[in-house]
Amino acid sequence: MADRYDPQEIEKKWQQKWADDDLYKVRDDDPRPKWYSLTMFPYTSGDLHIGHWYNNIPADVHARYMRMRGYNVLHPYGFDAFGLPAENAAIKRGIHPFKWTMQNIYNMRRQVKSIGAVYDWSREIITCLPEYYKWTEWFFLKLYEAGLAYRARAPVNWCPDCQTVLANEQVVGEGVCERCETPVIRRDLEQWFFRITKYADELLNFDGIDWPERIKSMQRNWIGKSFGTEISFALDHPGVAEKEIKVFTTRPDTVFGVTFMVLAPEHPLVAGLTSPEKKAEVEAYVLKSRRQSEIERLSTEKEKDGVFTGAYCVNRLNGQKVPIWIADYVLLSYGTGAVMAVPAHDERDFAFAKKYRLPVPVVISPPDWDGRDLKEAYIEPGTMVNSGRFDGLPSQQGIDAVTAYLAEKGWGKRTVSYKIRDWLISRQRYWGAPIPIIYCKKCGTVPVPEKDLPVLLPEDAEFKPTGESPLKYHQQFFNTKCPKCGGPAERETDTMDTFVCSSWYFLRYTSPHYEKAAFDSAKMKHWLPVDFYTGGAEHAVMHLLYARFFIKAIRDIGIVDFDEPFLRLFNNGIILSGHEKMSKSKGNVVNPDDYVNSLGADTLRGYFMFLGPWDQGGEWDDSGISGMSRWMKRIWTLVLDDYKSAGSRGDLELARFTHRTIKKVTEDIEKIRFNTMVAALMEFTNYLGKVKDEGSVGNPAWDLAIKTLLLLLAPTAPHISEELWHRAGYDYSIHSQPWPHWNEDLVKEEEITLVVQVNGKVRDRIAAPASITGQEAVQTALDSARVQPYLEGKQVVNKIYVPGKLVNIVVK
RNA sequence: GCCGAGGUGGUGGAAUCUGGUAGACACGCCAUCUUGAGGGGGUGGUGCGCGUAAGCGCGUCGGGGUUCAAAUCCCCGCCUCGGCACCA
Repeated sequence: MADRYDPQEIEKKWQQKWADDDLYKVRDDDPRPKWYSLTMFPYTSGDLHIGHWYNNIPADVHARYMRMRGYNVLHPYGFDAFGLPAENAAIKRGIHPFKWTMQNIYNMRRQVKSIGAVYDWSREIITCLPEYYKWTEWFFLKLYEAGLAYRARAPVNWCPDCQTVLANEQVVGEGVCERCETPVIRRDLEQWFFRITKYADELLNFDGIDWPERIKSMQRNWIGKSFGTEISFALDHPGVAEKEIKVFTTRPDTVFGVTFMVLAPEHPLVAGLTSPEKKAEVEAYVLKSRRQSEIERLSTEKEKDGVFTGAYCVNRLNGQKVPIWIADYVLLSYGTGAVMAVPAHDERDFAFAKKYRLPVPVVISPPDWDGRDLKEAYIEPGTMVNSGRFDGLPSQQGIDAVTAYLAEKGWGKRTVSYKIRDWLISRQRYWGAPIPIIYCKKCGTVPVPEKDLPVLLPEDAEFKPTGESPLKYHQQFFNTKCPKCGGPAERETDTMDTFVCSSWYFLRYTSPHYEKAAFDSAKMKHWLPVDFYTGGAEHAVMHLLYARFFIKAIRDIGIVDFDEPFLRLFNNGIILSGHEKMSKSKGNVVNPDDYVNSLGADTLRGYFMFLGPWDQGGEWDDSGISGMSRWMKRIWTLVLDDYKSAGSRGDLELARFTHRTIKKVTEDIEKIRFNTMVAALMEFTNYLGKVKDEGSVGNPAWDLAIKTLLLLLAPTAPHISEELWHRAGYDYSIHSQPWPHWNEDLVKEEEITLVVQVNGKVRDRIAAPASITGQEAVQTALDSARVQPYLEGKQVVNKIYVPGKLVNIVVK
């Protein structure tokens, strides 16, 4: 009798030994081919929960598999430590964010180590330490020098609860803050932006990278490229210098149907255009729309309203005077912030026109139009009417024809519009990397010289949010000298969005302690780009888009020489608890420690692998975990317990099963189908149990089968496989062994189950040699006693034979 | 409204890419054996209906279609989940 399987003991033992031996230390000069496998680093807002494990474990299994396949695998771990949530949590508890964050890291690191992953802890990075954020600041300077970071006054998303601005990507759902779910409001502020819009087109190109369709489609959607026409309406108004108003439209074929113009309330021309008698009304409306939350403003339920400015412009195509209105359904941030309203052919314009009794002339005729007024907007293609020289043209052709005519006259041109906005990176908060900029009365905006980096985040600042950056009130930080003229100057007091920190962390892992630069260039070139990147899909239009932009930007600056950071992306699903995402604030987190302490890390690892397809996620349910625990015990006794008397199971059959399992497991890991990989290993275990009961153990085929089982199990359950490997007398470590190969000859079946159908219904299953010919198979089928009754009195009209599988007899 | 992913036993899921034995593997449940004490173990059964059984019929969201053969391919519809959404 072997001793009992005691996961706590063996897991602790081997983790200690692996650490002592530096077994997972990654060498840059290893001659084997490199494989950079990265899992998204966790955010340090609290303890790890099983959602993190669900992210990390299958990635670790894959990395372990690649090691055994002979690759030099870099699979590092670190912590995303700056940012709002950590700061908010710290404030709530009355502790300093640095202390809070480092406490969390201390505990998270302990938890992560308990999973027995291959992380090389000597490469750990923490983004809130000066040795890291020095280089975040450095990248900011590089982007600034290249004109890719700029400061501008703009209407921005303001979270009243977090008391800071947010990037567009961080406003989610119905206009609420991504972190605290407070409705955001609009404010006009002077802020720092990264020019991501410059890369809009390149970011739409996913050639050469293997990403899930879902993520690509979300990014395309977010970038929102649409082709259209810019049309200039003539303006002659004493209040403004401009002689035109430009609009963007995808329907230039409807331009003869324009009956009014709508500007966004924040449009710069509004003040100048408003006539004295409309002034009060317009100003009230502008104020109202500014005060509204995004939810109210963007609600499609809300009835469209607006006010007339009293001014007019001219539609150059027909010379008509067009009244200029303002309405909050027009967005300043899209197109030109001005819309030519064609009520007959746009639902929103139609509703607006009805409300304010504006004319609705039809210029695109529906196929069977009777000439009467429309009951609703007609937005489908049709025939152009009341459109001068374009009458009779199909509207699809009209789009090009009108655009060409406008271009010829100089009144417009073909153009492209994007939904994506530049990335707003300023945060009026304490817990972030300082923006390395100094404002001097004499010299203006002056970047901090590289030699003065890092601009240290002062530890003794009063960090509670006030709506302005807390650093403004820290005199030693705020007051400084101008690097150019030496005169008195002030520091930029906003900090950077934490997504800036995570836009380059995968570069730092290649040389995490390098002091002369953000990374050692030779090492970066060796490892990058990342071969396999895994993590949750919640980052589709944030981190994953920002990181792609960042790489393209620093490529153009000459810092890196590749185009895409992540060659293959796999998005794992999300583990839910109570049908919601796990989060500390919702109080529904499930802690993995209890499972590790009671059942062991290997069991929990195996359970995550077995749950279902990794990209699916789902509700957390531990009711099946006992099955995984039983399997571990079965393997334990299978390998260690004595066996019974001699039996008769053939070596060849054993070898065949072994090789078929190698093939199945290998292919499943390659295709990231971990649940069926585990199932195959379970089947193999069940089979070996039967073989053992019959007694044919102790021979070379049995030894090979057990050895293979342990090797195939090693990535999933690294501790038990190491222990059993050791006890079976093989050399340490199982994790340094090559992955087993299969012999294709042994994988082939010798015997098949011939399925016999009559008219497509299964009537018999007959064991047959794999070498059976079509003729023999059909004859076997016809001879079957089970099949005969279905043929009686019928005429056989067709016989289908699928080699190695089935015969279908078609009768009439 | 638009984009994406899905819908299979009591449950998680397999088979879908490549049309060919639906329900692998596991949980749960039922029966049975084992003095068996801390998350027991063995054996058998378990889609639904009829039947002691052999077996027969019905079954992969609904409706059509293609095919000798459809969970799988095509069309229409319904539902669920995720994302985007007054984008002119």
